[in-house]
Amino acid sequence: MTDTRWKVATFNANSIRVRLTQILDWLERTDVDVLAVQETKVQDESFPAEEIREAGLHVVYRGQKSRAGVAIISRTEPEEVRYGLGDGEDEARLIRCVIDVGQGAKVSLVNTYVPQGREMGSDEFQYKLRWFERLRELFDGEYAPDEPLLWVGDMNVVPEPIDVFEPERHEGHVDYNPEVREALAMVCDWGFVDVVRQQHPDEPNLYSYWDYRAKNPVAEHKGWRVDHIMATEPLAEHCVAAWIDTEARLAERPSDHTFVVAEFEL
DNA sequence: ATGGTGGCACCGCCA
Repeated sequence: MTDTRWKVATFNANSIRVRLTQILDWLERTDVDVLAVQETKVQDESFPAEEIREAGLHVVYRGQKSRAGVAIISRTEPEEVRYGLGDGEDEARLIRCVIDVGQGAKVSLVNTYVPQGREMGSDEFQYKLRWFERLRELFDGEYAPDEPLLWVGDMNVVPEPIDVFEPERHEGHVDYNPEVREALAMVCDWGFVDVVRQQHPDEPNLYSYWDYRAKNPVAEHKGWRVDHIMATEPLAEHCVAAWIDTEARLAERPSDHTFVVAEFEL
């Protein structure tokens, strides 16, 4: 192994057009190599690809009007780009590729915007649970846990009580209930390590999302950890740091989510 | 406290 440092991040932008300047400034400042974006909220013909390419970055994307939409912004050209879960449905919620990380090494990347699910018991909630099953089938069929693979994005699931403020109050929320925790665990059991939690075991107040409607949520630690960087073991063992950029949530006109980052020594 | 904010599209829906 060499001493190559390589950084990946994930960010629910809540409109890439509104957040474009923040994203480009953040990438320049942090020197992150690959950024997975969710909720771009734009059709492909209106996606600001030129502005991103003018900044010297590569970008691939798949969106739709108003809602969802995913993108991958990278310093090297992504290879083998694919969209959706394979049935032509929901292509604006999954984008994946292979990234050259240098020295001839490759890392596969799967970026998902998991359906939020509306509320427990709804058809949309059943669809969310089914979505995790379909995703597990994708990993079963097209990847192997002993290969370097990252699954990142807005999973719309709080993994553990420590990952949301006042967990007893939120039990039964569409993002925090036994069924979605089990669905997330079922996919992770395939062979993923949650690298932020790996790097910060038992650390409270580690959040990636704060409700716009709360009055002072970041300072008062009223957040949720629903954006994740999952790595297969061959990558997780080379993870040297992982963190959440809480400061970015205090930016002017911020997204309600913030950037989650992992650094690897490859 | 059953509100509150924000983005996009349109006069409401979704998060």
